[in-house]
Parts: sequence; C-alpha cells; structure tokens
Amino acid sequence: MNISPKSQAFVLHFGEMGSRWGFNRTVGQMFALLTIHPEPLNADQLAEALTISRGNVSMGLKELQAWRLVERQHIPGDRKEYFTTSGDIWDLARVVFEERRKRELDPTLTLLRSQLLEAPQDKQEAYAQEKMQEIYELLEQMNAFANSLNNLPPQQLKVLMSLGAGITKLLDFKNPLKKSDDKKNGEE
Amino acid sequence: MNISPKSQAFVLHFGEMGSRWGFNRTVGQMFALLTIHPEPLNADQLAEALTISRGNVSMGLKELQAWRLVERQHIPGDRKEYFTTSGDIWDLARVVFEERRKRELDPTLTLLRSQLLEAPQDKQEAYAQEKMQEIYELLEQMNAFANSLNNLPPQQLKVLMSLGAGITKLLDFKNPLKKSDDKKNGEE
DNA sequence: TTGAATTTTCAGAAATTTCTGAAAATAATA
DNA sequence: TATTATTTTCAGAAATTTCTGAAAATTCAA
Repeated sequence: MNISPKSQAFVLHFGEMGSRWGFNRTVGQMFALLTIHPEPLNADQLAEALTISRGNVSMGLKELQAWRLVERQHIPGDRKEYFTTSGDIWDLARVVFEERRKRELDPTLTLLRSQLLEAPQDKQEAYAQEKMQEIYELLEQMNAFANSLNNLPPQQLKVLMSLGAGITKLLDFKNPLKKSDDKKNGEE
Repeated sequence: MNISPKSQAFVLHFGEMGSRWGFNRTVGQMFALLTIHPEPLNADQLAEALTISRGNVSMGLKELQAWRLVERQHIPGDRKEYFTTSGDIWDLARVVFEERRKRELDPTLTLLRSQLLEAPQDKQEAYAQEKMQEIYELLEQMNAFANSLNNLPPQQLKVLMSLGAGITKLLDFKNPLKKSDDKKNGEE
C-alpha cells in the first residue's frame, strides 16, 4: 500500500473537499483512494494507507455504500471484503448530485408546502407567506430541473453540458424573445 | 420584534438547512428572518429575535455581506445600520449557486490541472492520472455549464428551468442521436 | 476635540462532529 | 459444534466549529 506523492496529494485534497460535497474528510479520502487505485482494497489496507482507525474505515465504507459510491467485491481465496468505486465517474457524479438534491431541496419543499396551506393571520404573516411562496416556486423549479437532468441518459447529459453557453441559441429557438427583453439586448 | 409561530418555524428550518447550503445555523436564521420581514432590521433586533449574542450577529452579517445576500440600509434619524435581503429571490439563488460553484469546483480544478501537467512515473501513477483526467473533464464540464447558467439573463434561466424534462426534445433537435445509442433505445 | 452610541474583534466556552479502540456481533472454516 | 478471522458498533476522546461577551475600535454629533 505505497502511494505516490501525487496520489497522496489528490487523496488529501479530496478529503478537504469532502466536507463541501456532503461527506466528511476520511470518507472523501477513502473515496479518492478507491478511485485512483487500480485494484480493489480491503478495510485494513484503507486504514493503513490513510492512517485512520479500523472502526472509522468501517463507518466510512458504510456511508459510501449508502451513497452507492462503492461496490463490494470478493477475491477468491481471501476472506476479506474488497471495495472499489463503481465504474463510470459520470455515474458517480450523478449519485452525488441526486443525493444532494434530496438533502438540500426536499426537506425545505416539504416544509414550505405545509406552511403555504394555511391562511395568513395578519399583514406580517401575509408578507412572510408571499416570500415563502417565491422561495417555494424557485426551489420547486430547481428541483424539477435537477430531476430532469438526472433522468437524462448519460449521452444526452454530456451533450447538454458541452453545449455550455451555446444553450442560449437553443433557447432563442424555443422561446424567441421579444426585443423588449430586460437589460442586455445589444447585438443580433 | 414578535414573530408569528409560522415564521418562527421557517426561520428555524432555514437555520438547520443553512449548513447544507454552505453557511452555519445562525447565518441561515438571519437570512430567513431578513427575507420574510417586511422592514429592514438592525443587529440588536436580530440578536433579540433569534436569541443569539450581539457578536454573533455581527459576524453573521459580515458573512452575509460577503456572500452579497444582504444590503445595508440607513434609516434617517437612526444611527444604527439596518439590513434586508436584496430584492429578487432569483438573484439570491444565483449568488448562492455561484458562490458554491467557486468553493466546490474551483479548488479541485486547480489541483487537478497542476497534477495532470506532470508525466506519470510508473504504471500505478499512470492509472491514477487517467482517473484524475476523467474527473477533471467531468468537473470542467460541470463548471462550464454552471457558468453559462449563471450568465443567462434571468428570463432565459426561468425558461430553461421550466423546460424541465422537455429539454430532451430540444436536444434531439440539436443533436439527433443515431439509433445505435447506448442502453435504452426502445421506443420511437 | 470629547464622549456617547454603535460595531467589530477575538480569546476562551460551549456545542457539534469526527475518530479511536476495545468489545460485541457476524461469518467462515475445521 | 468450537475456533478463528473479519466486520460492526458505540462510549468516550479528540478535533473542529460555532457562539458568547467583554474589550477594542470605529463612527457620529456636539
């Protein structure tokens, strides 16, 4: 279990970023290591390579499995369980994306939905509800958009992404804007 | 500074979600309260309403200002500074989105870019670099996509979002896929 | 200027999250 | 079945993040 300095740097970096992406440092490190390591690794190897406790590895693997980011494998003749990240990076990204959608949007949508059912009792509440309504609509739309991205077959997803700024053209076609559009309407 | 129970619930919820969106509980609460409150509030009012210390409010406001999520206002005849969330919810969402893009993608892109410049020293490193390359391309594409969404004028952004699943149609038009597409090719 | 009002800072306290390691549980083999 | 290998659990330790409150800095007005 010797890792080159470069790989080391990558693993540590992923650890630091992990918390921004929704899991903790060691989980991020484990994920990174499993990704760049050609062969599957067992829990002891992970613990040794990352110098963290066996227990921590066990918990981390549990979490990665819950996220469906790693796969269990068995090596004939070896009783230990081995792990790798499952195939395609794009699939992994999709999983992270979807998991975050669930955690970051769903709960708030649920709360707002129930809040908006009740009638406001006074002026103040009416104003608050107006704002909640706006937030609700925004989040609902982001949610729907995220869902449709998620359901796109991989190939189309890539096409859409690579479209990048060119997306504007497409929109113009679908929804030709009146010249009276807001702000920047210089060219064409 | 009396808040209705409903507003209270909303504020608390935003506090809990805050950490998932990239800021801490009290910052989330402050943001929520400033959003649903019709009039701007000063630091003392925030501290009282949320029962947190004056110092914490000061730090929170600093952070919200760094995110460009709140605006300072002055009320004639009052020496205190007052704050509100700036206008449109969609603008605020854009700011959060962009801020997260910066924090969650940029650092990793930078690291990977430099890692990929160096030639791999052995088989193991070569494999690791292959994976890093894949991740790099993925993140780079997400990044470009996020940027183009961010630069879309508000109106078009809404159109795109509301297009939702219908986006597929558009893609078919722009990039008609050969029947030999991967995996799911049943209908049409 | 001076001084009162207001805001900011930051060391240490409190709360929260993550990690360890030994014990318990589970699984495989003999 | 008993024995050994392996994994999981979880109480408390360690690390990290957030919060408080008093002191320092700043701003404004007289």
